[in-house]
Amino acid sequence: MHIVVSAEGSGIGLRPMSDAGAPAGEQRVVEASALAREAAAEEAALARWTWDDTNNWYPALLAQGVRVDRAHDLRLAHAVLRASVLSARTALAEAGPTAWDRLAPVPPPGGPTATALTRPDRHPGSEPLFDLGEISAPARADRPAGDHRGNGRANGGAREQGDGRAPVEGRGPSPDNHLDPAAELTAQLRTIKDSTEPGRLRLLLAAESAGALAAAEMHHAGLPWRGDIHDEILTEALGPRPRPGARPAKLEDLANRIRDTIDAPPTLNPDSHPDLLRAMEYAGVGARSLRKWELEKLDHPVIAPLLEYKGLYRLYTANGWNWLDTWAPDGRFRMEYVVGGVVTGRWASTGGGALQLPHNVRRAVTADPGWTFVVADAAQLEPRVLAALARDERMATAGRSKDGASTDMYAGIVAAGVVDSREHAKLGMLGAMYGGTTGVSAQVLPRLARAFPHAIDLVERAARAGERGEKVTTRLGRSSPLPGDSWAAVQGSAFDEDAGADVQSRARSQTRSWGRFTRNFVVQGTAAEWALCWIASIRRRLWALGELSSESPQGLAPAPFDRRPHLVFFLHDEVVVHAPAALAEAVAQEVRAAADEAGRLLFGDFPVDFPLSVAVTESYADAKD
DNA sequence: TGTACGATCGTA
DNA sequence: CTCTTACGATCGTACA
Repeated sequence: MHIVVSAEGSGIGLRPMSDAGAPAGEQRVVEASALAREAAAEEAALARWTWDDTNNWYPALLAQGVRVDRAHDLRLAHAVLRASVLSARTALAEAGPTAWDRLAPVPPPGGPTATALTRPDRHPGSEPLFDLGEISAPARADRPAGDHRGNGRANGGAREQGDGRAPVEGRGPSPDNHLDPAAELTAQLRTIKDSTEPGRLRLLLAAESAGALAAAEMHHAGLPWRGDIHDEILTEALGPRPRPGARPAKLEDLANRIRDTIDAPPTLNPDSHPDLLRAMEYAGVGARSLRKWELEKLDHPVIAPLLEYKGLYRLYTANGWNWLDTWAPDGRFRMEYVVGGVVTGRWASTGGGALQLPHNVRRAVTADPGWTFVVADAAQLEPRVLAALARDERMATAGRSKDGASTDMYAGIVAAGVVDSREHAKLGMLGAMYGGTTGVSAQVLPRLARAFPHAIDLVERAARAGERGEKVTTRLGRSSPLPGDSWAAVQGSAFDEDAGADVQSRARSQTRSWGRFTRNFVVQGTAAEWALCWIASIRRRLWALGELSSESPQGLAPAPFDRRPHLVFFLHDEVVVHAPAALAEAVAQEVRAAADEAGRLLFGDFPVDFPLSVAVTESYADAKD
């Protein structure tokens, strides 16, 4: 049963619909303020909440302490169904683009007040509603998978700003959109039914929507962040917080050492790369760029202080006091995930750099008193996914633990006598999945191909399909975009009679580049599907663990998670659960069970393991990665 | 004063 | 063969 949510004047329409997409009762219109009460009702809890965009509605429910169990995010589902080859011969895919194709993700509510200053919203009237072609065709051929996300801030309506609180009312679609969610749901369910693999698509859309719920919940709960510890880390590394406009003491010292070493004037600003490079050239350092790996090859007294300067400068500018004030001012870092923000189906993030949280500040991520973290990450997720995708039993066997032996797949590949060292196994597999053609990975590839012919053949076929300009598709049915028009133009011009060598070589390079993209797409995309199923299962299992009794430590998490373990962080193949200490072991068990469940959902009985490394710890930094 | 872009580096 | 994937954030510089 679905409950389709829509804005109806000043109220909210709730329309029951069957799982076949037929009306299952009259639409009721309720006051916006009554939505949370409706959602909390027992029968509603079992329904699938269906809405244009999860971030349009769910934050208001969470703000009232109400969780929903299941959802169907029409925007996310539409994007998948439009692109998937599994639904290519359906009315929805064959029809022209609709308003649903133009929807950009709605950003989560609240956020730092600085948001409006540092991240300019588009003017509502001048929205660059991105070209529809871009959804399936990146504009820039030299950057295969970039550039076709919608603008994360172009949400068709003004973003709430100011005090950072979520509005109680849901924000419906803006008036210039003409979206009929009930009709769209009917069309989507029909499309799934008409597809070549309804089961896979149904699972993918359920997982994608569950991901949207989880992302909203993580934003709502926030990642526990000890500002005092963060400040300690910064002070220890950089010296006390400087006055605005000044360099921290340690950076100033290093800047002086750099100037002294190369006899540069005190006016030399080490932050200006052209100036610094010129001064270094004058001193005969011999550096061609300021890349770390290139500097490391040089032998000159300026290198050491320069590398240290760069490292500290990075900490100061990217995750320093300004970051702390902006993104975690009140003991929680509320990251903004963009579900489906990456073409492969991985999540992106915007604001605060949630997916780039450097290891050296993770010590600030500390559980509330009486609570703890359960940190879990999937070991060698992508090669395991590849083994299962290709149904390569020998490769799956290499990753399966026997009699408590290592669960490390790379070690298993060594043990199977395929390659000499773990490092070779790792580099070889990465090369196979990324399309590496040089160095160790290329040397080892033939051995892998002999040992695991099915797996290597799968990625090779994906690469060749991409080189032909075809789509490739993940296990559950997410299809890659097609290369853009400029791609085809370059390919075509390379066949001209008078095509120069440069044109031909550019076409060849571009072809291979797209092949590497599609090669990686099937593996990264399927791994992302496994991860979506994993978190979907985790959040359901955590809720099922129930509530602590009222004497137990309540923690500082907001309702409805104040007495319950809840997800607070997700990073591609890793999750962090914030849990009452007494429940840590139970949580760890559920997280492992969820990984097994995800494996079965994607690959059925195929004998592949997805072992986790799980740590129970007060501080995120103590979970070794 | 505001916008675009390259270089760089953080994450998986 | 600038030929290992996918991202986001920040800086300074160039330019309008």
